[in-house]
Amino acid sequence: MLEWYAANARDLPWRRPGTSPWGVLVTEIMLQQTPVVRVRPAWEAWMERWPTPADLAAAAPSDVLRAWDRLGYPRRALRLQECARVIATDHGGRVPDTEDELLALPGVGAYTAAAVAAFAHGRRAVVLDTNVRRVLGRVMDGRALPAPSLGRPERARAAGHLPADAERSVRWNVGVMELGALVCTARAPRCEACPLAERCAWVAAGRPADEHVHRRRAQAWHGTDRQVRGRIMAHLRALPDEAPAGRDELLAAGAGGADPAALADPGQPARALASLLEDGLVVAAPDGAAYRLP
DNA sequence: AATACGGGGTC
DNA sequence: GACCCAGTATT
Repeated sequence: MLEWYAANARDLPWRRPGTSPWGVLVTEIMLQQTPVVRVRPAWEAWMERWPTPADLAAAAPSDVLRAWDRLGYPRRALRLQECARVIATDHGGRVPDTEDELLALPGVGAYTAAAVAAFAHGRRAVVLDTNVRRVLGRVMDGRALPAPSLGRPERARAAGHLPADAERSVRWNVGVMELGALVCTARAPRCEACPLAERCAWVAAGRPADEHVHRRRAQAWHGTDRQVRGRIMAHLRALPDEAPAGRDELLAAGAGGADPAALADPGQPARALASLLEDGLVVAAPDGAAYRLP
């Protein structure tokens, strides 16, 4: 597997030798549920504009949200800026190198803490993302896809496979992830190109279908609050800070340009706007008549 | 353990 | 149109 990675790793910008720990943290936050191909250009522009935590901490949140653009889940952008503030003020501008300290940062969970410890600082950490879980689940358990939730036993098992040597463990982590991203994919795995195929329990079992499939439900999108929130945010990103949006204008944008009253759920745009205000992604003028990015 | 949370590419 | 993507926080 390590040989396979050495020969097949993608040339991703954040893997360049000179990438700072901060650059690694930025890319890991961006990569939470957003595919590599969309993160790549966004990360390069981001790092050019805000190379250090202090730079991002000093930025206007509205500009941060505009730069985040359509990467999705814009709460991540606000949390990333909070990370920048905490790192700049509490950690002397240095990205922490222990998982416990990283976990304390906003928007940093188990995966990101391990990934930053490993890929930014060369530490030995159990990096368990969707790719690693799928690869191990197939090779070791013969299951097509990992269980919906990650439990303690699965984490312990993954820890048992991690090489003891720190440098080797980093290559192991990124290698398994890369294998899952390029070969052992969820949809159409290329087992003929897999260095682990000969010892893969899933291949040996004839690549059986996912047993959880009956319980997995597709993530709805059309007509959801998330879609409406997305439309409202897109509308506000396009406006300069000096020209806030009126309430009716914003609710219409949330309804996709239509009259909210014509929606199957007429109250949906107003609810979505309220939730954006709660999240701090939108701020209202004192009279509640105008809205803009924070 | 379940849900909310974006958005776009792909089969 | 369903499915998937280097997850996290909350309930």
